[in-house]
Amino acid sequence: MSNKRVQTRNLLLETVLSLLLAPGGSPLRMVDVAKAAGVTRQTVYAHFSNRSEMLISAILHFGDQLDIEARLAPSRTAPDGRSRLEAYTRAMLEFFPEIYPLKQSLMRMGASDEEAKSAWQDRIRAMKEGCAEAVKALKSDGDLLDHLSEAQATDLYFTLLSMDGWAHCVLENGWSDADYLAEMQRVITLALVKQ
Amino acid sequence: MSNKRVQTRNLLLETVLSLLLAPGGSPLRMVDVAKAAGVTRQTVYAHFSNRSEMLISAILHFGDQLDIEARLAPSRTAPDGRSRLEAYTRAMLEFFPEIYPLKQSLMRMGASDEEAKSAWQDRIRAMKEGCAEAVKALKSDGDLLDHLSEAQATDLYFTLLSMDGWAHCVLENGWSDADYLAEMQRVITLALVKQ
DNA sequence: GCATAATCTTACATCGTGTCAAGCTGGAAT
DNA sequence: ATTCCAGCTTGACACGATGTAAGATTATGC
Repeated sequence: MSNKRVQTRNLLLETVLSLLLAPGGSPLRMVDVAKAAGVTRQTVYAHFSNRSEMLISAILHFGDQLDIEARLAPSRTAPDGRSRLEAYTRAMLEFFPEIYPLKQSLMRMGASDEEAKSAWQDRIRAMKEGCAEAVKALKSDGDLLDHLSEAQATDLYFTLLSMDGWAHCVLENGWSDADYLAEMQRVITLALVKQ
Repeated sequence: MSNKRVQTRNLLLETVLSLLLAPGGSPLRMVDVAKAAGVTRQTVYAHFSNRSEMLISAILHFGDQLDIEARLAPSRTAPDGRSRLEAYTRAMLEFFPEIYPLKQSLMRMGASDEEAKSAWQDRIRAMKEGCAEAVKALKSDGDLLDHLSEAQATDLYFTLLSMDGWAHCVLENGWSDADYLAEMQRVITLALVKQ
């Protein structure tokens, strides 16, 4: 693994992400990536066997950059279920602005990039794990509503924490982040926690 | 507009929909549509100038089949805001199973079909109108929570009525339709209505 | 400094969209 | 019944994007 190869690979990944995140979603042809990186199309193929692999690598690279563990720490170290739920909700809503553009770009892509989308789904599923943990903490405090199983509560929480819902309110309808956070905290609490 | 032309057009539209709704999302190439309809690729182009137009026409055709007005009647004729909200929620959740497969297919499509997606968005926006009307009824009854403006309440209601949320719970995690409806009625009421 | 890894150049195969131009055919109008 | 023609078919082509291949060139790492 020579130094140069790693450098070029990173350059390509960064280029893909910058194109993906650029406003006015580009078609992201291989030649676009190559040109933007100042490299030949064939060089791109020397690093990624095809478009899908390139996209997947870029998504993974993006995930590595986000310092997820650190930002979830407040949630993990919360003293009780209620505050854990709150902290996790806050952490998720803070993630949304950063990852939503990438999601949008991915969703724009063709069916050919099905694998890339499923790489994205993996990231989302990880997010649901966090929901499950918060719900579990709530339950063990005895604060989870009685009529909800842990699994149901997790599904419900995950549903309420929808990134599309956030985009709808904040990006399309001018809510402030603070307003949205406040409403979500309110609704999620009402939906899950014994009053 | 001879009879035959109309027939063929309808045949093509139905074929597009059946392919779109078929499990295991097909790529939906023009040649696929043609073959499935027992017709030449060129004939397809004789009816739709390109792929996008074909998809848009199919979406519109699909919308016409759903008898929307009739199914929204219970909501429109509800005696008060609370029951109107409930009826609208129920009506929407009954729509979801029918329209979700189409949504999925559309979302799978490439960026080239951006126009088709926006035709879909129009249909969704119509759904939000209904949310706004239900919220308005609630407000004029004085039953809308004080801290929510009508616009905010509408955004929030629309967010909670997320089709993806429904798909996540019902399709992916085995909730019954009844369970999901009950939870949504509960959460939406808590989120919007004075207790 | 040299070997070779990495990149470049050029060329080609393939597939899907969209266009074009004749040729064929069945049903409607007179 | 003949004619006419809208609508369909056949076949061919241009274009753009992906992916493959091979030889020439550069520059990195030892």
